[in-house]
Amino acid sequence: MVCGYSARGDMDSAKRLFEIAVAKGAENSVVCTAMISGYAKTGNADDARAVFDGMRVRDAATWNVMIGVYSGAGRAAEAVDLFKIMLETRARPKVEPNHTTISIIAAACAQCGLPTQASWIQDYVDRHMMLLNSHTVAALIDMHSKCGNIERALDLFCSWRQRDLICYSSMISALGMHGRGKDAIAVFNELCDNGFDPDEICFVSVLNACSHTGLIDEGRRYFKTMKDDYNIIPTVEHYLCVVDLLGRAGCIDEAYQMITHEMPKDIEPHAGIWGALLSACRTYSNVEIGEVAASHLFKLEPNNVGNYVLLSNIYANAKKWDGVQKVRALLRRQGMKKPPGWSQVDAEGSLREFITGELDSVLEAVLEILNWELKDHGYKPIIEDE
DNA sequence: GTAGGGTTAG
Repeated sequence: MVCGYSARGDMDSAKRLFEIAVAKGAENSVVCTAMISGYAKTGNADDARAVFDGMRVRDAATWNVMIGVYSGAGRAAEAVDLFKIMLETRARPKVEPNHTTISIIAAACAQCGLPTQASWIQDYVDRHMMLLNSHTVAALIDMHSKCGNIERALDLFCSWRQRDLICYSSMISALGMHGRGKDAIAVFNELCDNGFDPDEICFVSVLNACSHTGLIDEGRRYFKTMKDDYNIIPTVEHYLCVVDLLGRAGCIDEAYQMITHEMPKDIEPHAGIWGALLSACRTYSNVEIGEVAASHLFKLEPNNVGNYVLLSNIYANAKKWDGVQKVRALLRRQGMKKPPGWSQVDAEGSLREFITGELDSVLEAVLEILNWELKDHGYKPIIEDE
């Protein structure tokens, strides 16, 4: 009964029964895990943790769900911390991470993008080879790629021989993200040669790879192949990729035509599509279509400052200063301000954040990393310990 | 009771 309520997200009912079970000493790890997982669905990480903390015996599934709660709530650092506690815990019988644990923790690590942590997880898996299966391999490929380490993703992909469609897709999007469209296409071809049928997500990955590498003819061809040879009906996501592909290549009119004339009427062009077009208009200084795209975006997501900034940049580039002023006035009237973009450096596992112009803090982080490397290799450090 | 891949921009 608790599982049933939990699965539906009815935590009030689940809790009522759960408390009776606890009072009678009848709760077990399955019921507790169901409770944790139910709180996760309602986005209540702290209530989930309270159940977790109250348990006397936790098995792997319990740990997995709890780690997954943090990961799913965007609290990736806490997910990784809890994974470490899972490894260190002295509970008997000892709980060992299983395939599910690795999949969850790899996804959490992909989310926070820390190469040091990614490397540490990979090292753990390398020492426990039985933790490899197609789920964990796909998740680990994704993790390395999102942490900036495409080579390690490739190593894993190449050494894993029992690839399924998702492993291939994961590798294709990894290569795409790293601007290696030709390699992504090679993996796509290998997938087909090995008798797999690419699905709609796989096509999104390969279209995206083409778009980010400027492989416009290949992208067009894959879009056609998808429809004609694989009978996949394009969704709004595929149109987004194609509009982006055309836009990045400078074919703004064609991209606009795609939205207004080629997309089926039952597919609503959402903010993503107009956003891709607007961005292309900024790159290629297209005021006319930029204004059209922006007008749609202002209706669809009036609070997204980025769209106003893009339009303003288009005007500025064309020296249309009255346009710039109009957009700025619009922002001011609504009290909107563009938050500065920021980035992070992984300084041996700890994050350094910086915004544009804060060159000093970037350099400081880089120097510190250099210093560690020097010390690691037995050289004299450039910064002396305090 | 728990797990993997995709989707605009600066």
